[in-house]
Amino acid sequence: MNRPPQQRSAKRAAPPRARGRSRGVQAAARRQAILAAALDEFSRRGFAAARLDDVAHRADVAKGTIYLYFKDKEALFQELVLSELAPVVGALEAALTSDLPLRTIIDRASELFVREIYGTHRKQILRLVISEGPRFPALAEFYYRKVLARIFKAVRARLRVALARGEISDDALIRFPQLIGAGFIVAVVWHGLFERFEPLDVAALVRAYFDRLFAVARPP
Amino acid sequence: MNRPPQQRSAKRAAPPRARGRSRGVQAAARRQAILAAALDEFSRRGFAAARLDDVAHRADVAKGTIYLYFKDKEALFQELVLSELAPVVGALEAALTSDLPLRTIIDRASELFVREIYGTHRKQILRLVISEGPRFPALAEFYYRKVLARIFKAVRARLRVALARGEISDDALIRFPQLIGAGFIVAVVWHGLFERFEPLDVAALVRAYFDRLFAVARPP
Amino acid sequence: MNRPPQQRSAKRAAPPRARGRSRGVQAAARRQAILAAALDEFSRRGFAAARLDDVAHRADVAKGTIYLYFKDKEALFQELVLSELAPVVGALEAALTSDLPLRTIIDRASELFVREIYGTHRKQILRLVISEGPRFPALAEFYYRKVLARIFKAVRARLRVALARGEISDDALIRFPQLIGAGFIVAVVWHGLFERFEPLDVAALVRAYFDRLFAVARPP
Amino acid sequence: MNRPPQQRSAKRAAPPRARGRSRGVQAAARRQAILAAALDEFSRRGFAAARLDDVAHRADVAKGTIYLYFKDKEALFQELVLSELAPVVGALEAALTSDLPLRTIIDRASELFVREIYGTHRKQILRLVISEGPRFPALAEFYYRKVLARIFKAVRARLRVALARGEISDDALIRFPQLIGAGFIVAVVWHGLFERFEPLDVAALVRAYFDRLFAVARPP
DNA sequence: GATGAATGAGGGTTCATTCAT
DNA sequence: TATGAATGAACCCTCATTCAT
Repeated sequence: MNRPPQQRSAKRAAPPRARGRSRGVQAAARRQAILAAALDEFSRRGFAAARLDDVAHRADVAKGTIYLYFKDKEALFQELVLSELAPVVGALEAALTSDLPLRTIIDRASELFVREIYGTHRKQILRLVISEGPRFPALAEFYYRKVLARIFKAVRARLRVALARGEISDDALIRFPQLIGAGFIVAVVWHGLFERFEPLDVAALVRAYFDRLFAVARPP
Repeated sequence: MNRPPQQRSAKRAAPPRARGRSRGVQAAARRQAILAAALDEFSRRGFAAARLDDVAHRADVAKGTIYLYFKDKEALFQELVLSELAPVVGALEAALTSDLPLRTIIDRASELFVREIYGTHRKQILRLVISEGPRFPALAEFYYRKVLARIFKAVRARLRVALARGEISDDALIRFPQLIGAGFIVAVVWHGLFERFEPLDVAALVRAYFDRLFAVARPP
Repeated sequence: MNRPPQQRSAKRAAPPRARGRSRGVQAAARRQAILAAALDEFSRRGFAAARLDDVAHRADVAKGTIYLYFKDKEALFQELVLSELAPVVGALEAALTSDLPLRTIIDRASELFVREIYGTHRKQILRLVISEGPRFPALAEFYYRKVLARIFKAVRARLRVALARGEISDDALIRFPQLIGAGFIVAVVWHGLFERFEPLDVAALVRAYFDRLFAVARPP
Repeated sequence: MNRPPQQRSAKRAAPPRARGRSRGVQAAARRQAILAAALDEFSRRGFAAARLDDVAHRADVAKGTIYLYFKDKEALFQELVLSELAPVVGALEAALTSDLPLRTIIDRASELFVREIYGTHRKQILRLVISEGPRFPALAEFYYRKVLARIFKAVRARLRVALARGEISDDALIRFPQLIGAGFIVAVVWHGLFERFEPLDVAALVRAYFDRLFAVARPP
């Protein structure tokens, strides 16, 4: 029945920094811990319903500490998404623009997606972008300009070559490169909503999807 | 303990009801107004951040009135989604199960989607399901059991016939009927996030998508 | 999940007044029904927490109807208490002022209390006065002036005679006539709080109490 | 989504803490301030009508602070009553179980009541138990098991001895130990309701009451 | 008179943010 | 730098009261 303001936990009473870890390393670790905790909480509850109290607990820092690393809840969210997105963008772009055979490119991109995104916590990031993006114009804009626009440009260039070479039979994907990501999107959405009812073999889905998408049609 | 009689607001001082509207009709209209307002606000802010105060304002009713029609915010949300989904389910199921040529079926389903969902406020409903579904298990379950499971069943049956007849060249879509909706999902997600930067011709995208998806492959 | 404003119940759809009951009789019956329902609800929840909605339901009238008979919640409460108190006051006063032997008077008053108050819903009224009285000065004042002051005056007069006659051995009750009611008060308070744990034989308690109170002391 | 930083109120601009008050002491003081303020407000308005806003104001803390110390309004109420009751229980039990002459015991208990309860804010606690107890079963149960049951047991044991010794002349109080508290209850109830109209010398009332209660009767 | 849908002020509770330590 | 108690605006929900029918 009683709830006195909680005593500083035993753990926190320990000396605040492990020996051998420089200040900067420690700070970076804390930042990471907060970001990781934020990802968990934002994924679990959504941006608006997530509580910074829970983030702090999960990151094992005090609530105020979050504000030493991030301006506010919104900044925390945006930096979270951006920091997770950045590393994949380069890889994806590289994969998609190479001059390997189209089929190889696609296979590599698929594998990259399954391994680096769907198989990791980055899947949650993608979900967050899809779910919360509309309320974070800065995020959507970044994502569009820095990720999609560049990828689309590279993809279209490569596809035009492919069309000329007969690797693909029409310009559908040139006009709508969005479709290339459709398999990924569907996988992430399915996972968030229906995994409970019917698990999904994402690698197989993605493979089947690209098989269909890049099949060379014969006249009916 | 006493509360002075509240002044009737200027707005409410207007004639409160058009002649010829029975009480039941009036109630139904109000319910609809609240649902419409709720859709707007939930779409704009997301479930957690939406304020019932704003819903009430937008519906031109008092805050308390919402509670005459819905138990609480969550019930309002769930009924909103369900009431919008229900009418389309039947139509979609009927379209997908017919014995018309596969291509016709697909064209009709596409048209149905573009006209009845993407072209209307139901697009927002789909977005809400995608975004908020994970926090509303009852909703996800309803959607899975009453919509997807039934549609998938019908679709798989039809596709098996199509495969036998050579209308399709492999079993990708039988194994992953999720892919049939991928074009729709991508369209909705794109609209929510990037429409501002690059508008999307959804009808064309869906057409192109199905062209690719149901293309009969020839050996490479 | 759906909660449309409830349809007028079948019962209420019946002709609003039974044949043979004049308008005035009907009105009085309604008033009584409301008062009875109010007593139940106020007793159950206390004045502040009781809901007029529940009162209306219990009285089988519409919420607005209450306001045809009572100005507001507070007036309902006060009239409730007053209307229940009034009939007993006269009887109690009569019983206490008679010129019968003191012991007979006391026995009759006890019996009156047990039969007319403790054995009926008036017990709840007494509880309400005790519990809510401090927030209803008008009520406390009425109760003091119209009930207690008069009873005390009568009692004191009778006790002075009793003291002179040797029916009682000291002036304790003349100075503190409050004590005469102590047994009643204790019974009501006990009932409200602890009846669950340990039921109380109130008639026996009151008898034992007065035996002690009016025992003629012998010098120690 | 942004919230402007709230201005620190003028009041809070004062030096927030006296030197030499450790954090724990400060917290305890705050808790006490809230409990004291709650007692005032609950007494004044009753549990249901009391506003935590007023409690906070009176305790000179922000509304949210209350929730750092108490789970909710109900917990605040229950802890208030319990924290005030606990200290007196022991003393009362000790007083009533001693082997001093019965008259001495009674005198001491009376004095204890007048000094420690009626003369202090605990009088309000007793009122709250009487008024609100029925709506707080946990409270009534605590009060019965931890206070009354124990006291009654001690009292009955002592009274049986007294009866054997001829200190009392019958078993009325053994059967109804409730009556021992009757004087206290009447005093508290009177105070709450009628003090305004007719002040009560409680010490004298209690003395007179016990004189009568423990008078050794002679046959009439 | 009687109804009950509608109203909207009010209050309990939450939680992002601050700041003294 | 890190803490976490404190703050108070905000928001969901309730319910006394009104009034068109």
